Amino acid sequence: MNPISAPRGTRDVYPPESARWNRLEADCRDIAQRFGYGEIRTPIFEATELFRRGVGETTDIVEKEMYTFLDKAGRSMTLRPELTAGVVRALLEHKLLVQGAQRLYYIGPFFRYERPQAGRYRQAHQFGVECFGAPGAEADTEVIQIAAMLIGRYGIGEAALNINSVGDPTCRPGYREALLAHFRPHAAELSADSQRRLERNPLRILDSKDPQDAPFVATAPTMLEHLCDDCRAHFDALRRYLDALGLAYAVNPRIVRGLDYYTRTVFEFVSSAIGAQGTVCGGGRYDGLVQELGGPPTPGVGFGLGLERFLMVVEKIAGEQAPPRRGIQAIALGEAARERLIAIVGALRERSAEPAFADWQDRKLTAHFKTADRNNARWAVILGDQELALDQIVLRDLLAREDRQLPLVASAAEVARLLVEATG
RNA sequence: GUGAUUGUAGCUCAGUUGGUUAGAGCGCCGGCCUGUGGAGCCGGAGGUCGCGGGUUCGACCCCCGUCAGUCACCCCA
Repeated sequence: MNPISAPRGTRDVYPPESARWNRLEADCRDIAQRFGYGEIRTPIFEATELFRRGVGETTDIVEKEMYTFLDKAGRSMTLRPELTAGVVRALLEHKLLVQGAQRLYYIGPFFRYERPQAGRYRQAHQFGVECFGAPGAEADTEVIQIAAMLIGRYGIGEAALNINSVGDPTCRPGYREALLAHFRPHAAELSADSQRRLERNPLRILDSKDPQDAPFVATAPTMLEHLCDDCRAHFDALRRYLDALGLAYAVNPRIVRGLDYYTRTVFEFVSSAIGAQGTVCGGGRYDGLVQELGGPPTPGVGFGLGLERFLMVVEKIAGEQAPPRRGIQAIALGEAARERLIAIVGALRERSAEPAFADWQDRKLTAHFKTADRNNARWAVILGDQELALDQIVLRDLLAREDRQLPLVASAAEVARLLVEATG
């Protein structure tokens, strides 16, 4: 009988790695809150129709990567392949947009049926923010700063910001024609993938990695050359604001987004440290999305940041620093001492936020100290027959390697108080 | 979805042209140390060699299938 393993493309997170997740999530919340963003939590599955309309019928995500199933009433449901569509749905359902601009963030899992490799999973997690109702480039700048601040806090500045504009319904059709005019004469010389992309989504040819396409991509017209006046002004404003904030960026006319809903600004933070799946954070503006999903015309801008990838970059670049020693290891020697110590440790855990470790097995003192070291404990309390006889309890400073005696009074709560005081 | 590559102890890996009892380091448990820890020395536990089939007198090794990881494409967080 083989043990059951986790489904392909999923992973378990457990100590000590889970502590890194906790820390990262806390930092995401802290930074989002500094910008006045509130958390939104939406369902992990939604009506399939929501994603077909929100993400785009012809995207790879909708065409071949969704976990779709029929519920018991025969309704088609889908595990969310991204979080923005659900957020917009919730906004409309609860009429939140009539209250003016909405600034929201989320942290949670999403699902895509893809072939796994490093940095690409079937269940992954992302931190994202969405700003609705703010049409100006200040909002684009604001969400970019949120991502930049998180990246800065972890010292992984090599994840570089790339920006571009994909235009809007006024200017993109003209650009599309210009691209087609450029590539069509060379259709036969393009890679097989790009020939397929030519009619379906010529923009995609721009980020082809096939060397066969390179000469044609290099000479292709860029969206930036075809921007209408409004899009041009928006992009120029974005650049000025980023400069004003001192945020470094590169204009990369070849970044395109995989989701149909993007307009004007698109951006990515890309790291070269973790292989081909190097996009740690991707986002942009989606002024048409809310309307597409049946709401009032409402501008929006946001990003999604992959937590798995972020942590991979942190590990690769910033490395692991030893966490400081924390908490108390409780060591009981003998049954009588164990009974007293259990009460004291219980009271300690009521009173102090620092961890109290205990291994109640009968083992040698030496073994208990090894356990304390493994727990990375800062202190040890020792109670045995000797201490019981003297009404004392030993508190050992594991860094200084020094013992001191504290009075073992009758009240466990009082002993706990003395311990908190002595270790504070 | 396409191509390639890897899978041996909890972890990282050796394992000869197919040969009898599959090894090391780290980690874990114990001893040296009758009550004072991170080092050292000694000892111990721990494996259906990913799984299933086949070839062979004999398979960790060769063949087929399958599952999973990894790399690239594709795509993207």
